[in-house]
Amino acid sequence: MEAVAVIDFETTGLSPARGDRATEIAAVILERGKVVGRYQSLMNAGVPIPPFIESLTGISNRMIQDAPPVAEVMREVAGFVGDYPIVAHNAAFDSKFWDAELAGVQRTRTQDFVCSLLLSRRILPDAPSHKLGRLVEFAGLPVAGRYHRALADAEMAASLLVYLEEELRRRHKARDVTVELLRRIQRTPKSQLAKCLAAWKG
DNA sequence: TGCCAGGCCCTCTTTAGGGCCTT
Repeated sequence: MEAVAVIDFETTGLSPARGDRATEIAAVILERGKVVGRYQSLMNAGVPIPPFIESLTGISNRMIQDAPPVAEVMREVAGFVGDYPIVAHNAAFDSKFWDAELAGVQRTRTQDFVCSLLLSRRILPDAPSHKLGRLVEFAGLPVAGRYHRALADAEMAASLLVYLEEELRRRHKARDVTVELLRRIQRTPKSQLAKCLAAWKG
């Protein structure tokens, strides 16, 4: 598979449209099944973190006070990610924050997201849950650090993507797993997937 | 302790409702 950037945001809540902001981002570059580059930073958007989120992520308001401004971090991480296809676990969430925070520095993304949640629902239908942590456990992947911290979650999502790629080869006999194949899989209804995979086998 | 938002996906569906996921 071509090189991709796997990203993960920690935020103050679920919705940038309701005023929630990013508090941390990580991006790892995945190339030939290996992580070859890492970026991680807390960021200060000037919005308080609710107590529930502090306890969920371990990222406190005090930590954010000492962090660099959100604009500085977003310019850096956008440069780091460049034009690589972006992968995230539940990309609908991360893409909302990616777009909203990039807009704050007058930038727009040019690439589409690939979603490891949608892929795992299709490729690992027998997993008891498709939460990132439960998938890591199900697949026997290494726990990269504390869940709900951006770098650990990005590293585990990257491991999961490699595992999904291997499963496509093992279970579905796919020879050439490309980002385009992953995009096709994630937009194919589950009921039609087996038939489509047979037709797409490279 | 996530109700919030929103997209996906299943079903007791499609003129809808509710669970799953992300923080």
